[in-house]
Amino acid sequence: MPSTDEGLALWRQVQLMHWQLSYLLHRGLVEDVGISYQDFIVLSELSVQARRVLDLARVLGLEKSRLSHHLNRMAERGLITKQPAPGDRRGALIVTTTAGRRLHRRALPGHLERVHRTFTDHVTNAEAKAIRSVTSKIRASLPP
Amino acid sequence: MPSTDEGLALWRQVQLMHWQLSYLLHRGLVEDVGISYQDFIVLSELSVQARRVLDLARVLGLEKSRLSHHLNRMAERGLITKQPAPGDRRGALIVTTTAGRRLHRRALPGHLERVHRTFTDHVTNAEAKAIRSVTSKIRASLPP
DNA sequence: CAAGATTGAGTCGTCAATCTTT
DNA sequence: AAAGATTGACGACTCAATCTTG
Repeated sequence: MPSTDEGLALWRQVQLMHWQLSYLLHRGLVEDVGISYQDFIVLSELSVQARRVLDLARVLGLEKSRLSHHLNRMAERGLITKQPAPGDRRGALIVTTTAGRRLHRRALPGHLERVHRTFTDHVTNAEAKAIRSVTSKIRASLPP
Repeated sequence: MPSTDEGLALWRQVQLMHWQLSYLLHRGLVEDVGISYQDFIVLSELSVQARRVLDLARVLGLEKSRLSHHLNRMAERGLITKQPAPGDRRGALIVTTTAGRRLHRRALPGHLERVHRTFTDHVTNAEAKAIRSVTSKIRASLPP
């Protein structure tokens, strides 16, 4: 991209869009089933498979201490539990509870609909390709 | 865009990118001149012109109470001051102090360089066009 | 010592309630 | 009553320090 000003403006556009959509998606989940966006992404990841804390932090892009605090709150609310990790007595394996799975299942359709309505619907195939290209170049340029 | 899964995955890519870049930009500012990203965007906006609180909240995309708390903290640190708004005895006009302007000026070059290096450098002109198209369609679809 | 994870204290954000001026 | 803005209580995040097992 050419000018610095254009680049900064583009970044601000992306940021503003991200903030707005994040807010809508979060509010939707709170109103539908009473869980936060962060609860939701944790439950989503765990619905695929149980995970170690740092593993979960890495795939979700959250800091470990933030996730650790968050998992404590989720555990208090009965959404997840911590089990001893097989073959490694450090740390734990995080697993969803029945209640956690139930809430996730209830939340999913509305969330998918909102992602569609607020985001995906406004993205053509060509634009999606451009966005994937950018995110993957940026990911590749960052420390793992 | 076709599939729901692809749309969700795309959104998650965007989100992850946004989180990562936000973190880097924030850390850069803290290390360079000791202000947060939020301090920086407030100072940037005010460097163009003094603003009313709600006006500032709108252009920056922040919630008014969050911004109000943040402005209090910035005022305590001497980065901004509140003046009576001309012709309207409700609320205030937010103005940068000399110290605020100085910090913003010191922070700007490094920040621009980081936006460039972490974001803009990975975006071609065609991709920038696609991103602008998407953000503007989404902005148009949202409540003002 | 490194990897996996937690903790504590201080800072910041959220939501609803409130206050004043228009 | 609406617009402009603030407050307070509570919840969540951050950073550095710590603890335990590998």
